[in-house]
Amino acid sequence: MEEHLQEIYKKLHDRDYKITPQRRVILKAFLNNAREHLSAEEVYNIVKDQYPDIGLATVYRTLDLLVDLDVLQRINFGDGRARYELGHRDEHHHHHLICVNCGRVEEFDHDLLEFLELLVTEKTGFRITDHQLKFYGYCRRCRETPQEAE
Amino acid sequence: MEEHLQEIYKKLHDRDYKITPQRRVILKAFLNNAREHLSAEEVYNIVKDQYPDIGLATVYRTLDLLVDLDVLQRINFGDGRARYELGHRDEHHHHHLICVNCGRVEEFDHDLLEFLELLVTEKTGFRITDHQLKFYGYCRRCRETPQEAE
DNA sequence: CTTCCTGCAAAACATTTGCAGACTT
DNA sequence: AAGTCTGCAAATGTTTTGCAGGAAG
Repeated sequence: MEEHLQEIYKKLHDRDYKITPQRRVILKAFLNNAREHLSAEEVYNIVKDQYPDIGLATVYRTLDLLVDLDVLQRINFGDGRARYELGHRDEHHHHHLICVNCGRVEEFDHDLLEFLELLVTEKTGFRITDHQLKFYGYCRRCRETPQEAE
Repeated sequence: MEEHLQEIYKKLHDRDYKITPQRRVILKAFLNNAREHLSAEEVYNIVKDQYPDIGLATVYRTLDLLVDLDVLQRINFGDGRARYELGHRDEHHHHHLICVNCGRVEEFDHDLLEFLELLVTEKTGFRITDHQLKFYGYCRRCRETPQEAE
């Protein structure tokens, strides 16, 4: 994790972006909440503890930058705001299981979509660089206690 | 298509929703643009020709209703607005190919994701009701004329 | 007739932007 | 010192909502 951080700093440095305390705390928020899917506002709230003067606009600008640098991935779960997660550096893809009842998002690792990419390219001429797969349904918890919703 | 429309009217009627001229023209906009991915504003513009007094709020409310009734599906291609398409009544799934250069969205039909759904359910206890798969990359047109972007 | 629907205008949100000052390098 | 980065506030763009009148069943 510490090495991941250094790696990202290097990426910033290589492209002549400055390493500011604001960018540092935002990055740390993601490293400390690795398997969360944070929204801009959530990042803002986490980060305000360590850096109370930070502005929400800075958070948005930093998130955009990190998406540009492929450090973060932007995802939309249909709840009206963008969410962000640390990018898959390796080619290991994971997919999202979105509970339509409680809204919780789980993850599921699986690499076996490459064959489909090949098929798509062959049939359409579309050169694929990434994919995003979401499953909608009912998570185990909601199946067991159907009354709960959040 | 005419039968599809009747089917939808029946669905509205069965749930005690009224069949208003506004709802009719909105539905027709989708039937006449079957393989488009219309945004609320696009629907509004199409529909204003036939029903000039319609309000944008009505379009939004109708789209919400139709999504609720599973007539439409809401999709987000990351362009800052929700888009809608006629739902897959049958189980025939199609996926979206989103060009990261020009923004065009193509479709690709493929049913072979069921095995993955079974795997997910088995491993996580998540009961899947739907899935959404998006591929990002470069469409054939952009590969052939790389300068173009819209 | 009763209840649901609609149009309008205003409100609510998430996100972006202009700008002057502050900070990284 | 030079140029980038930031916080603030205002602007933007999409979607939602309150309300009083209007229409569908």
